[in-house]
Amino acid sequence: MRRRPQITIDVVAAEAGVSASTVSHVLNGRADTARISQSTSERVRDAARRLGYTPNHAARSLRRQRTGVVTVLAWRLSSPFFADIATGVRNVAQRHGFQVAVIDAGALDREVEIRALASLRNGICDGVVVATGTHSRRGPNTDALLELAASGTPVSLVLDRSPDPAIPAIDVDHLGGSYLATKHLLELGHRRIAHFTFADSPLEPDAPGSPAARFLGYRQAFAELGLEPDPAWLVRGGREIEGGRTMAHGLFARFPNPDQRPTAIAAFNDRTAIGVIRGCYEAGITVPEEIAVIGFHDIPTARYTTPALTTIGHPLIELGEMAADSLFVLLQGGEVAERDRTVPVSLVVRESCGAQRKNGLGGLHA
Amino acid sequence: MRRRPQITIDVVAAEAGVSASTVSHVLNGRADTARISQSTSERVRDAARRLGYTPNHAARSLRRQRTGVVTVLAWRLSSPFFADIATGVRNVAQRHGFQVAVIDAGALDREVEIRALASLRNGICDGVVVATGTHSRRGPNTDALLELAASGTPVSLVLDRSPDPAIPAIDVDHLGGSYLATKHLLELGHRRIAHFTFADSPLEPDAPGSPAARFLGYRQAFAELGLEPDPAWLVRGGREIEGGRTMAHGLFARFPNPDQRPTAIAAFNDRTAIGVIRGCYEAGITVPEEIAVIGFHDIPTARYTTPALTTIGHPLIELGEMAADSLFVLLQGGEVAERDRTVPVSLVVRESCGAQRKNGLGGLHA
DNA sequence: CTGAAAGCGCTTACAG
DNA sequence: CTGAAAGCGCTTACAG
Repeated sequence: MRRRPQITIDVVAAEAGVSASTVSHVLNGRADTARISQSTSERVRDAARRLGYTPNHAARSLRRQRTGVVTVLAWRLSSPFFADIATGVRNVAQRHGFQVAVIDAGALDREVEIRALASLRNGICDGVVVATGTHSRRGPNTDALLELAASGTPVSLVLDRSPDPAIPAIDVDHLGGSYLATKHLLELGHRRIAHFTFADSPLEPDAPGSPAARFLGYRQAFAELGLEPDPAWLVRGGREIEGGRTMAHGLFARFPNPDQRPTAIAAFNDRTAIGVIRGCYEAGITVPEEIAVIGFHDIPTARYTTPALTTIGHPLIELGEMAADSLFVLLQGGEVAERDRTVPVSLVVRESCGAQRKNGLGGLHA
Repeated sequence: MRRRPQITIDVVAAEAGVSASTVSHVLNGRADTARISQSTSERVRDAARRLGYTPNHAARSLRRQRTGVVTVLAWRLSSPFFADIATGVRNVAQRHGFQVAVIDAGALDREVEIRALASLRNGICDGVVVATGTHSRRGPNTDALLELAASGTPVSLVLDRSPDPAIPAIDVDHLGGSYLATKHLLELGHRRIAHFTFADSPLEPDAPGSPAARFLGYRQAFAELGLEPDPAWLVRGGREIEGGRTMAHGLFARFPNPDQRPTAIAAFNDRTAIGVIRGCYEAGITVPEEIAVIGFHDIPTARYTTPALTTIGHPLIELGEMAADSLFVLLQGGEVAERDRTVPVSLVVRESCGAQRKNGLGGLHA
């Protein structure tokens, strides 16, 4: 385990009795275009293997002017859908012979994202898939993103909206998904449906960002039946599981009388929904019998909650693959074909809205 | 958004009317040791800012012979405790002015880990924290790990056992934790306690790896009461949530008669426990009333399951920090002080074993 | 107080 | 069929 001296290409060349150029040619598969003889190639390969030679990354990157690495900037490392997205990026990167590294964008702390974006400007990687979901409204972090792109590092967004024609983005159909979710609840007979969303996002119909789109889809589903949701059913709160739990308790506090309380909750996403289920459990309100809960995203754990989550699904891994595909188009000098693309979503019926049970054991809702 | 021409140090030097050396001195905070005048420094800094200069990472790394990056090799990106560990590594790395990148080790696919380990040998980073938990038994992946260390890249393990005196490792007290968990169940009156573990791990008392240590702790808790667990209570299966779910169903199939069925399950970890809770729900067996479930690791979501998970806890972020501390000792030329370190664990009582309720509302178990 | 020069370890166009 | 040489963009010991 003693640290060996550094094995450079010159050491290999000396060992094989050839020049460094020859070693480089052989090891980079240019043996025939450089017309290196069979036997020389063998000798070089043997020497390299014997010495455990690995070309130095920094030197190679400097010379080639590319690193062979793409980076995924993740909203939060522990975010469940991000892991699937990274897997999608990896699939594509592998096909192109690239490695992928993941770095954390600090979740709610935009400063971390800004620093990360700035640190990527030095050519440490050849391109970055940004999965922070923070660029639909322009802020200093988006400035940092544009700086990165302007400095020559191709960038592609996923689960977000493009801030610039030169930057491709892919997102899911938030409006359609929210519409589907609400419609599912309406069809199950629910009329008082709560809509949970983030406290810090604008909700005007023309506002940017997924919360506004989701709210619109929710209202559209009601409108289709000639109905309008009560503004008191709109609950705004924090992110993650804890946010969902807190919003659930907030809703129950707002509606102490069970007869007026919403009978269903459209949570902002699956994590929120998990928190909502937990909040209901704490309040002694059973899901789905007393209240239905629907999520969004269909994260891998959604099928394992009790009750299993009814949610809006879309292909997470493919989302990563599509974002990576766009990135590689740019990497190869191509142009952005379509600035914002949208992936369709579908309803995934499990147990948390009672529909499964309804079909199997008879209806529980009017 | 047009891609700008590359701004090198020479461009900055020209703009400021000085040499590249001067720019380098100023920008690296060596202005005074190199005795650069106040005004020149200003001029250089201005020019750099104006041009948006960022030192090229590859060139700098090549010259300095270090990259300023440490890598975390994660068993699986979506693994919940790994995210916390990466956070711990980040905390420490930040203090040292290092960036951290995360790469995926492919979970059960050891080939991915081997390739990743090999790809890190080219000096793409200065050190790596390995969080794959796969090195307590020696296999080809451990060979790749030793190769990496031998090639001069410092390595530190977390949630694993060290395969070599030159490699520090930090793990939690698996034996003690399992003992605590089992003892908790015994104290609650349970006598038929199932132990869930992985199918592919040796369980002999002296076998390497956490499953053997856990099994030992389980038996020790029984032994303390002069008891011995029935071998039929040992269930072996797959990983992740699905593994837990499957093992739960396996147990119920093995014990069709509820009067003989174990009244408690010590799951291998929190993910397994989540699967077990799900399996119980599917089988119509209520937790904790009809069966108690205990986990291991206290992942962030453990408090949000229904019922909330009683589990064995330990500081996940600090585990990452400690592994990173060891890495930086090596990075600075230090020696491994202690090959294998162990972090203590503690019992985290929530709802899934009924203890919470027992205290509050009277006992449910004999 | 500042600059010229060497060199980190590669790759590649070119010469022979 | 193979090698000498230039150069990628930095940093740093050294000279003045």
